[in-house]
Amino acid sequence: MLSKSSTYAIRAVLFLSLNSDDEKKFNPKSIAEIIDIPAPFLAKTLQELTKRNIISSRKGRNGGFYLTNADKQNTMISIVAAIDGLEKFQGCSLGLPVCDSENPCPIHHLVAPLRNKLVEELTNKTIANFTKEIKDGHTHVF
Amino acid sequence: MLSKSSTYAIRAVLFLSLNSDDEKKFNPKSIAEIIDIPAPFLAKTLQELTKRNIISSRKGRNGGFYLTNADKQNTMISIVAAIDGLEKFQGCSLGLPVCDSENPCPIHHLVAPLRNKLVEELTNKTIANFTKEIKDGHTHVF
DNA sequence: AAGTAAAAAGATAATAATATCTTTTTATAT
DNA sequence: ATATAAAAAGATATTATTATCTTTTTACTT
Repeated sequence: MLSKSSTYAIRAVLFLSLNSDDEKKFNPKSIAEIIDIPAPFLAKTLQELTKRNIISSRKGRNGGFYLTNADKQNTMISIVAAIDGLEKFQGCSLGLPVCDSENPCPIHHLVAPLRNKLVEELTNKTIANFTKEIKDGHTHVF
Repeated sequence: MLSKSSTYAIRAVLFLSLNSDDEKKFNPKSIAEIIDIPAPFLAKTLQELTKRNIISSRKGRNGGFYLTNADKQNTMISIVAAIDGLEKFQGCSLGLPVCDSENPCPIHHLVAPLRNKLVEELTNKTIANFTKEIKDGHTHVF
């Protein structure tokens, strides 16, 4: 469903959303240790998110990755779109050239609603929304 | 969601279900040409399905792959299980060590019901069920 | 019985995803 | 100004997936 890279990205972003601000930044190595994912791989991922203006970074001494309040207004789907792209959520699930609700493949009516619901939810919810859920104790990332 | 191998397998099995019986068999090359997927890869896939008794084959002259009526009673999930395994439908979608409805990750309540529904439907429907849908003109595989 | 068509099995190759390491650039504290 | 800590960028390595090719075994047809 989601690639490993995307799940790493989501976990790291939510960690930063919970723990960082422009006064308190984190380098990829320490984030990787805390949330237990490969450090150099995470660095790549965070660089990509920075380039796409989903998270913030500051170079040099006392630098690191962090999230501003503005960053937290980005949608969850923007993270997945930056890392995996959204192509995997489009097109026929069986790989057929023609497949839509008029002319469905055998699993179209099964997969399309599920896939659409997932994309819709991730499109409607921001990083801030997810962060609040964690702070309220309804979900967790550890 | 499903690997390419699994989608190839499903398409090939449904083709055989529609067109073959123990009087009329198909070799992988001709199946591959008809449904437009790589032939040697398909051969591997069909061999695996044969080994797992999901489809039938006969070696030697006039041999080939085919589906018996008994074969058609196999579930759709058995095809996916044979090729991909079912691991990808289990465990936390974010890769967290602990994640269930009591202690959910941020996307657990979003992904788990969708995933369960997909597995459930593929578990409850047989190759014959899917084949009927195609014959009745409700779905297609080309 | 011999030849042959086809699955089965095994070996190899290409591509994409995941992971790691090294060098360069940048910003800031001193 | 200089040293330094950190992101950014680039190069390399590993693993899994997808794809192809070759050899062996099987069983039917003649």
